[in-house]
Amino acid sequence: MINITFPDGSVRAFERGVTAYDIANSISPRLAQEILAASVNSVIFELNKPINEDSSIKLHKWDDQEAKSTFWHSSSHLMAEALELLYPGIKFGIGPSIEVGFYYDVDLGEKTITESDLIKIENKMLELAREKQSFVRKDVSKAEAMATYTKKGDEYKCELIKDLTDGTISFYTIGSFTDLCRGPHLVDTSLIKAVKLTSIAGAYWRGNEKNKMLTRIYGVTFPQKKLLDEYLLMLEEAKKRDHRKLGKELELFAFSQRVGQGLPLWLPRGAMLRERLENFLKAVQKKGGYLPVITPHIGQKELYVTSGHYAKYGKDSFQPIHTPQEGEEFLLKPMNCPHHCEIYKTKPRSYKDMPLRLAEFGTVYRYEQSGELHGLTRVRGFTQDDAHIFCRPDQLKEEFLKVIDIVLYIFKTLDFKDYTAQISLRDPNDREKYIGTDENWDKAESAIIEASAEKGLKTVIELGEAAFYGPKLDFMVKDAIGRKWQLGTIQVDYNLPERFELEYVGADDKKYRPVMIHRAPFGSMERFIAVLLEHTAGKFPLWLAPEQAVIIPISEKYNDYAKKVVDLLNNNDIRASIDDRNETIGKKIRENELKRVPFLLIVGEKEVESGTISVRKQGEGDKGQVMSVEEFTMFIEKEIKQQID
RNA sequence: GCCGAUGUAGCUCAGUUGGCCAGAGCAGCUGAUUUGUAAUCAGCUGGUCGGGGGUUCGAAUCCCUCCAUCGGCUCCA
Repeated sequence: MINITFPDGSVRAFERGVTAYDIANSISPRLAQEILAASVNSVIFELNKPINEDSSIKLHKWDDQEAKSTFWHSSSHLMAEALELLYPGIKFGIGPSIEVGFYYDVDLGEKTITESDLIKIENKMLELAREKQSFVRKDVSKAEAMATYTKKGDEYKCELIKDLTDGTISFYTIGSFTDLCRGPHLVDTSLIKAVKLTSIAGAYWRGNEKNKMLTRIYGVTFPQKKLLDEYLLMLEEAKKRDHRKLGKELELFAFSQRVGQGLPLWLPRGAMLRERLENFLKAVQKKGGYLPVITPHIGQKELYVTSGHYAKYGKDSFQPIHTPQEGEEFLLKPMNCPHHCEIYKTKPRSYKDMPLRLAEFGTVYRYEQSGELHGLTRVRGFTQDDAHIFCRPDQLKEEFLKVIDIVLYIFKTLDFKDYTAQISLRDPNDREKYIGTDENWDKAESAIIEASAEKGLKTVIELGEAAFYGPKLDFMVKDAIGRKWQLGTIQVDYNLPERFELEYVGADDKKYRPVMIHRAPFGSMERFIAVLLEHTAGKFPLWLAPEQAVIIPISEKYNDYAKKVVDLLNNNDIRASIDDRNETIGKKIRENELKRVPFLLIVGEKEVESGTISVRKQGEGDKGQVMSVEEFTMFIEKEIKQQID
């Protein structure tokens, strides 16, 4: 007998060689049907694999990521089987599970697959799944594995086997298809009930653009048809929220081929929105002791040679601007820091001046590869809500605390409720590649860790993710439909102060080097607005909405009254306008609803007589709320105060 | 940049295998209508079918090329 420990700490004895499936079955047959995988001593384990020693066990239902990854990994084998049957002679690269679903990279030789073939493959997969094919594992020697794939003529698998250690190699077979695979897998294919192949794309073998491009087929599968339907619905919702679509519909921004790709044009409504966000952050920063600065969009090449950016990005960036003066070269600024360093240097600094916080909404230009461009999230010209804090090493933690406060305040104000922070530290095994002293790094790293802990942030620590010039703290938010975005970054820099030879005079009259912190709570205005659009589906919080209320007179006769109402609201700093077009009331309501105007105020005979307005809230239909303008004003003010306090 | 897909009016889209002046809805303009909570009616305007080149008696449709947009190119059998 062996002892099995369950997650709740209870222990039960089972026969040696018992399987996770048996264990589940002994608890309840229903559970046995629902579990897809198990973790035995924290390793994902197949349900039908004998357990031979005392172990702790966790049974995974669909909701566990462990179950999903096992499920999807098995699905990629199923897809491969279908592909091999439909396209004999096909060669296989790798086929892992991913965050949602799976893919398989294949080499079709002369043949091609198009979107229209996917349905055929899906059907084949479902047909094979119903055959209830068992996943059969076979451990093989390296020589045997190599021989199998050499014979089959699959050079990709051979290359993979070359890197594997003899004795750890295994094959898995379902039906007619055998694949090199470490596992684990489902017990059989019948659990796969719903299949959707989502897209086809090219992908370089092993992600290296020097290698051959394989065809990558993406898919997702589910144990129930219902789950697939939900997933498809979520995709549709995501499509509706696509900031590129909303940006066009709400007339926020546009692109022009003639201006150039990746160079957004901000339309009046978008510009107003952006301005409001900027003013909001400016007010927060003013309170936080930041000083505004403004620097030009270009700088001499020499500036970026000094900063090191020229050596690193010069060739792959916008090329220098030449002038009639021979030998004179300017670069579009790819970042604001070098300019800010020069501002630091405009006069001698004392330890008493620290920290010096220089803030600028600085527009920068980066030549992103054309294939990388995407809406507003990846552009070639964008404005960072940038600031650089120059401080003494002993002030690092305090400054981090303050910046974290700003970031959290922004999240709260814009209704991002679910966020985590990532702390990126040095690679402990490769300290050589980092600039700055060990002592300073230790100080900075612990400052970040302590500050995050004090603020109660949910953090993940990533070793080796720090930049060569300093550790950093990044914020990841989850939007309203569960997608993750990276927003807000705080980064320590030991490099630029060194390169620009920044100094301050200490109390002992000696010269010291300040530490620099880069921070951008929004990241960039473009990216942030994109995320905000997708998060809110265009329904911006009241304080931010381009128009907060639109007054709709029932007919021309009430225009004068409407004018009085709008004046009153405007006097109280409420952004309101009148929709006095000669259209039906239904149409005006529809169009203003679609523009996501938070409040529509209907005025007609009744309202004129009683000196009131009928209030309709966006997305909620007519609530029959009637109030005076004063009441409405107070209501709005209260609402806004709640949002930005 | 590379692979694949897409590109028809301001927007959303029709236009079967090449064949009469390239269509619709919305938007815009003109007029009628003066409206009570998500599209009032009528008329009109609007397109070198992404650009260029080619094949053909004839091209939105076939071929070449360039441009732009979209998906992907990190998630290790």
